[in-house]
Amino acid sequence: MQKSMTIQEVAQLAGVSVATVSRVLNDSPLVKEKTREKVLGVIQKFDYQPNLLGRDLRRLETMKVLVVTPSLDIPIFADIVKGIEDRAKEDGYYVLVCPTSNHLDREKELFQMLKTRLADGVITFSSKLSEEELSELGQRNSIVQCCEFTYASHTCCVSINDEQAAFDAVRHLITLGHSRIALLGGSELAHSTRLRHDGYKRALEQHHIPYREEWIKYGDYDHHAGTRLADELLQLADPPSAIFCMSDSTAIGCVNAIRNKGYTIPHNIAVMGFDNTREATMSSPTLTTIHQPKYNLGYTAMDLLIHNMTQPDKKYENVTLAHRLIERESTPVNRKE
Amino acid sequence: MQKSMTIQEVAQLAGVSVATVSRVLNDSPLVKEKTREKVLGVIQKFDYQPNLLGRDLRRLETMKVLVVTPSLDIPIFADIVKGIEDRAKEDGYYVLVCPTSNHLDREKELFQMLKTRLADGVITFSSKLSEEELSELGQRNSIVQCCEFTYASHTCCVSINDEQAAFDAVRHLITLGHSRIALLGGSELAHSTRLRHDGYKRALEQHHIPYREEWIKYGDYDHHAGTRLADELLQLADPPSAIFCMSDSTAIGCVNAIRNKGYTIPHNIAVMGFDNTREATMSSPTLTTIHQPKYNLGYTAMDLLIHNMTQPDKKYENVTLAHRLIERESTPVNRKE
DNA sequence: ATTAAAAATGTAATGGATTACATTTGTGTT
DNA sequence: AACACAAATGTAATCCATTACATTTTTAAT
Repeated sequence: MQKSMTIQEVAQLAGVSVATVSRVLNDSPLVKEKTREKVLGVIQKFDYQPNLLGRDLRRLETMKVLVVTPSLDIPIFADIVKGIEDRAKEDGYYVLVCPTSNHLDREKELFQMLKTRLADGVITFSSKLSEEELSELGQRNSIVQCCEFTYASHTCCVSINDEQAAFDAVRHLITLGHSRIALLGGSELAHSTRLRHDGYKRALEQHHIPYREEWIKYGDYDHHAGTRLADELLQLADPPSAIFCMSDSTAIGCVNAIRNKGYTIPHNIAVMGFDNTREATMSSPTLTTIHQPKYNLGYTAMDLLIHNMTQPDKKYENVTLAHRLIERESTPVNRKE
Repeated sequence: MQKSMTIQEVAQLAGVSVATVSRVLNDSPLVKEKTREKVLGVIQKFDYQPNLLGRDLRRLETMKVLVVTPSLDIPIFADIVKGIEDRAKEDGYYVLVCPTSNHLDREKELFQMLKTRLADGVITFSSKLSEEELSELGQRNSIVQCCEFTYASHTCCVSINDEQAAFDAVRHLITLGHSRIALLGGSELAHSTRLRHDGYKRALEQHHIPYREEWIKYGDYDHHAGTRLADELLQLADPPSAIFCMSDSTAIGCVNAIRNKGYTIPHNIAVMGFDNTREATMSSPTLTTIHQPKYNLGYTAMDLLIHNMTQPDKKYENVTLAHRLIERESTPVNRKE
C-alpha cells in the first residue's frame, strides 16, 4: 500500500510544527485563528487525511464496535442494527457487522479483535462461546449480548422476556377458545427456545390444559421447517386447532402447509408467529405475532455498551424490553375484548 | 482502555530482544528452536496478544475489507456476503459489513476509511457517490462494485447482465403466449432498473409487441410497492395478463394483490420475480424468477478486490456472471419446450 | 517601560510492533 | 588453531499522530 501524506509534511508546508497541525485536527482552542486557517488551507489543498492507525495506536482506542452474528439473514437483524447504528453515531463510533457463518473459529477470531485492540467493544447475537470464555473476555473488555443469552458473568444482555412473550401468545390463543395448541420451535439449543417453551407450558398449566409431547416440534427457524413440521402435525390422528410458531418464517411455512391441505386459516386452524418481521405482513393471511422492539433492542444494547466502554461503574445486568402482541388475520377476531 | 502486555515485556521475560519475539510471532525461520520455545512459553503463560494497531501501522496494511451497503435487509445480500467471506478467508482478510442506512454522509465516512488507512479495500452495493468521487478514490484505493453499477474509471464491477436477464424473463412470458406484459420496477434511480427496462423493451420489440407506458410502474423493491402497483394495474380498463417484477419481494406483493381481487395465478395472470431469494419459495404459488448467482457474485467480487489490492496490474473491468431462469408455479407450465 | 500572566507554538517522548543493519555465536575447512 | 561463512540475535530506526512539557510570543497591568 502506497504511502500517503503525513502530518509532518503538512506541518512543513504550513510552516508550523506537527503539534500545531495536530491541534488543528483536534479542534484545540489553543490555536490562533490565523494559524488555523493557514493549516486548514494546506490540509484542504492537498486533501490530507490523518492516518487513523497512528492516532488509534497513540490513544489506544479505535472507536469501533463489532456486531458479531452467526448470519446476516436473520429477519430481525437489520432493524436491530439500525438501532445500534443510530446510538453509535451519537457518540462517533463505527459499527462493523461481522458474520461468522456459524463457525466457532471465526467467532473466536473476531473476539480476538478485542484483545488485539482492533475494536473497543462487541455486541453479539447468540454466541457459541462457552460461559468461561465469555466471562473471561468480559473481565477486560466490553461485551453485550443481544436477544440471545448465554449466562456469563461480566457480561450483559438486552432482550425481551421470552418466557412471558410465549405465555402471552398462548394465552391469547386460549382466550380465543383454543385448547389444542401446538408449538413449532427453532433451534433446540437456543436459550430463547427453552424460555419460550417454558412460557407455553405455563400458559397451558394455568388453564389446566394438558401438555402433549406430540404437539411440540423443533426444527430450524426457516419456512421449510415450518412446512415440514406442520405437515407432521396435520398427519396426526388428533391434530391441533392452533399452532404457535417461534418465528414468522416458520409460521409462513406452516400457513402454506395448512392451505395446501385444503384447510383455511384462521377458520380451521389458527396460526401465530413471532418477531413481527416484514414477512408477517407479506403472507396471506397476514400473521398474528409477537412484536419484538427490534430497533430499541439494538439502540439499548449499544447504549449499554457505550456505558461500559467509557464509564468506570460497569453494568452487568440484564435489560428486558417490552414485547407486544399484534393481531392480524391468522387468528380469529377476538370478540371478548 | 487499559494497557495490555507489550512485546517488550515478553522480550524481557523471555530474556531475548524484541526482534526475536517479533520473529517468533511471524514464524521467521531465523529463530533457534530452543529460543522459539522459550518465547512461546512466555506468550502462552501470559496469554500475550500482539497489538495489531502497532503491526498495521508499521506494515501500512490492515487486512480488512469493508462491504458498504445501503441496508442489511436486501434479500440477496446475505448470500453475496457469504461468497465474499469465503474468498476473503482464503487470504486471511477480515470482512466488515457497514450499512449506511442510505445516508450519503455515512457512505463518505466509510470510504474515508480507505484514505485514513483503516481498511485496505471496499466492495460496494449501489453506491451513491458520484462518478468523480468514485474514480478519484479508485486511483489510490481498491474498489469493487457489486451488482449495482455506477460508471467510473479505476473501478470494477461484478454483476449479472441485467439487460439480458430481463430480456430472457420477458421472452419466457412471450413464449408462454403472453403479449400483455407489465413491468413493475424498483428504484428508478438504479442503473440496473434502466438496464432491466431496456431488456424488457427489446424483448417486446423483437416480437413486435407494442410498448405501453401505462403498464410500466416503479416503486420500492419491497412487497408493499408490489401490492400497490399491482392494484393500480388491475384497475386499468385494459389490464395485463402477465407481470414481470424486478424483485421477488415485489412479486409477492403483486401475488397478494392479485389473489385479493379473486384472480388466480398463473391461470388468470402470470407473475415473474427476480433474484431467486428464499422468498420466492415462501410464497404460494412459488415464484418463477431469474436466479442471480449470489454466492458467486460475492466470491468473484472479493477475488477481484484481492487481485487489485495485491497485484500491480490492476484490472478495471466489468465481470458478468450467468443468470438463470427458474420456472415455478407463478407462470403456466411451458408445453412447447 | 517593565513585568507578570496568558496565549500560542514548538520539541521530544510516546504508543507497540516490524525490520534494516550490526553484532555475536556457531560450524566447518584447512 | 585460525579463518571464512552461516546462523542467530540484538540495536535502533521506522510507521504516524498525540501530548506533556518547554519555550516563545502576546496581552494586560502597573
